[in-house]
Parts: sequence; C-alpha cells; structure tokens
Amino acid sequence: MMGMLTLQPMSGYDLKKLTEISIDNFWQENYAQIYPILKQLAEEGLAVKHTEKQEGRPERSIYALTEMGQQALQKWLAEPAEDQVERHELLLKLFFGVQVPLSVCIEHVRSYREKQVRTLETYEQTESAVIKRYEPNTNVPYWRIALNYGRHHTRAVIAWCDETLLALKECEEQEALLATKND
Amino acid sequence: MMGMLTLQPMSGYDLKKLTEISIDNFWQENYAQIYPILKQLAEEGLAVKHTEKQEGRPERSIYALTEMGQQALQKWLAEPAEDQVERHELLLKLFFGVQVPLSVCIEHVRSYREKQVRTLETYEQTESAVIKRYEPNTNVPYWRIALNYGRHHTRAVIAWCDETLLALKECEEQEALLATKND
DNA sequence: CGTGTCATGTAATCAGTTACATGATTCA
DNA sequence: TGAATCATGTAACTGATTACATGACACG
Repeated sequence: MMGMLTLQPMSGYDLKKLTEISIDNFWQENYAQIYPILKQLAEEGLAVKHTEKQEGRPERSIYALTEMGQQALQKWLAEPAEDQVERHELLLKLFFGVQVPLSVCIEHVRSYREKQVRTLETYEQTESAVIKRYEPNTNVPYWRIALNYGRHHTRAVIAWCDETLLALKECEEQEALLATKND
Repeated sequence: MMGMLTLQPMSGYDLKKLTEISIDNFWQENYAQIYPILKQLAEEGLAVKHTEKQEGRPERSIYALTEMGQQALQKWLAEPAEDQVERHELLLKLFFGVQVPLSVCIEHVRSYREKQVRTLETYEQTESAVIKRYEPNTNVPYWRIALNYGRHHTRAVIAWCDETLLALKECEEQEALLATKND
C-alpha cells in the first residue's frame, strides 16, 4: 500500500482498483485488509488522511505517504524478500494422478494450459495499456521487469503443459493397446 | 495427507518427513496441521488408526486409508484445482524499485538467482534419489510430471534473472555516465 | 428495473504459523 | 555434553477471506 501511495495520494478504493490492474498477478489485497492498513498507517504517522467531499457520492478518504512513510518503505524494500510458502494444488492432484483415470489428469492440464494462455494475453494488454501509457515514467523499467517475470514463467508453464499432455496421451494409447490385447 | 496414505499406512511424523522429500516444492504442511487432520480423518471414517508400541521410544500412531477415504480422495482429485492466491514479495519489491538504489535491486535478483540454482540442483537429486529408486512404481510417471514442472519453472526464472540483471546493470552504467557528465 | 460502479467500513470465520510441552535415544 | 532425531500433541496468535451493512448514481 505504501508503495502504491508513492505514485500518488489515493483512497482505499483507488488502491484496490490500481492493484487489480498492475500487481494483481503477484499480489492481491482486498478491502477488508486495505482499510485497516490505511487506518494503521495514519496512526503510525506513515501516512496522512484528508477527506474529499463529493456531491451525491460518499466521501473519499485520501491517504498520502509522509516523509516517515517513504523512509519506512525504502527500509522495507532494501530488506531481502522472504520466500512465500508455495502451494500448487494442480501439481498435488497430478502427483497422485495414478489414483484417477488418465482422462481426468489430461483434462486438468488442458484447462490449466488454457488459463495460462489467457494470462499471457493479459500481460500483453498490460504492456500496451498500462506501461506504455505511463512512459516516460521512471517506474516503467521496474514495472516491465515484473511483467517479464510473468511472461517467462507463463511461457515455461505452457511448454510444460504441452510436454505433459503428450506424455499423458502416450500413456492413454498404451492403455488402449493393452485393452485390445486382453480382448 | 490422504494421497500420501495411498502409498502406505503412516504416522503423522512419517507424513511430515515424506512430504519434505517429495512434494515440498509445491506443498508444505506442518505438525500443527497434520495431527489434527489425521484425527479428523479418523473421526470421519476416511482413515483408521492403530498404535505400534516401541521400546524406549514414544508410541507410533499409524493411519491407514479406508475404502471410503480412497473414494473421497478420488473425488477430490477429479475436481478442478482451485488457483491459489499468488504472492511474490520479490516482484513487489522490484515493482517499486525506483524508490531504492539500483544496487539494492541488483542484489535482490542476484540472491534470488542463486536460490533458484540451488533449487534446480535439488530437483536433480530428487530425480535420482527418490524417483529412480521407486521405479517401476506406477506413481513414478506422475511424480516426474510434477518434478518437470519445477524444472521448467526454475529454468525460466533463472533466464529472467539473467535478463533482469543485464537490464539493471545497463541502467547502472547510464547513471554512472550521467554522474561524470555532471562533474 | 436490474446490474454495475462508486465508496467505506466491521464482524465472523477460516487457515496457517509459532511457540510450548515432554522425554528418551543416538551420534559426534 | 550438546545437538539431532524420534514422536505426538495443544494453545495462542497472525493473517486472510467471506459475509454483512449501507446507499446513491449511471447505463442499457
């Protein structure tokens, strides 16, 4: 949230919208987290709040990062990133794939592949719609770095899907062969 | 846990050890989760517990999957995998990289790259130590699929690190150039 | 006239981690 | 003698999600 507030002072609502079109692929927050965070930032003197009145609309509570807030952010940015606990439900299901028919595993991988293709498309959209629009903004090279991570990752996953589908289909054919022999 | 119990009846302690050498890269559980889960599985009739007495050692509580348990597992395996919330702290820090010196970002990526290289090495170890030892086990093709995901992913991430380091170092040189001009 | 957007917040719940408790055995 | 392994469990806490509450305006 502090990072986002460096771009410009914003409301909780704005923060949510902005995260959804920028860092959504690797970081998500929801209102039930954002609003208490903003409250806390203000209490700790890391951000200041001021309210904007609007006609026929609820008030907007705009938060701006303070000098102290920016320092706290920079301190956090310099600390090594903690590695998140990785959990991949698809891989877990495939790991125990022998328990279910081959067609089930194939379908899992196929739909996962489709999702990846859609994700790749959103990256291209982000590239053209968001990043290029802000150019020349000093943030852009860093945004592109994060985006390129997604591209590399997603392309690799699609390659793995193709490889896996081939392997599973080969197993399927061998099963069919055995079945005809047993007839 | 049910998946693991299809391999053989096991204690909570065994389950922890086994997950650590097999699915650790994409799924982690700790004792505070495992023991209550086993208790619950037994209550729901999905697993049965029997205790083994040992000399000079605590008793072992061995859980075995029941017929009902296997059916519940197969049902779960056939359901489409939910996509996990993705969170990548490193990417978040790089996204706001403009706030800190270039050297900080470079160091983040460099140490991340090293970690990936170590991970790749553990994959090769898993391949030779675990998977090949169990061959010909009907599970092995599925275990290899999960392992290959890791390989594809990690190789892609290393490629991204290299690309990113090049880009960041270029920025660094341009900064140095500007600094000498301003002298 | 119903759906979506704008806008802020809290309460309840669920999931996951850390810390605590216990104690014998083995290995360096 | 101290650290690691074997072995099972609970309590407390932190973090995150879902559900709830409210209400006007714009668009088709």
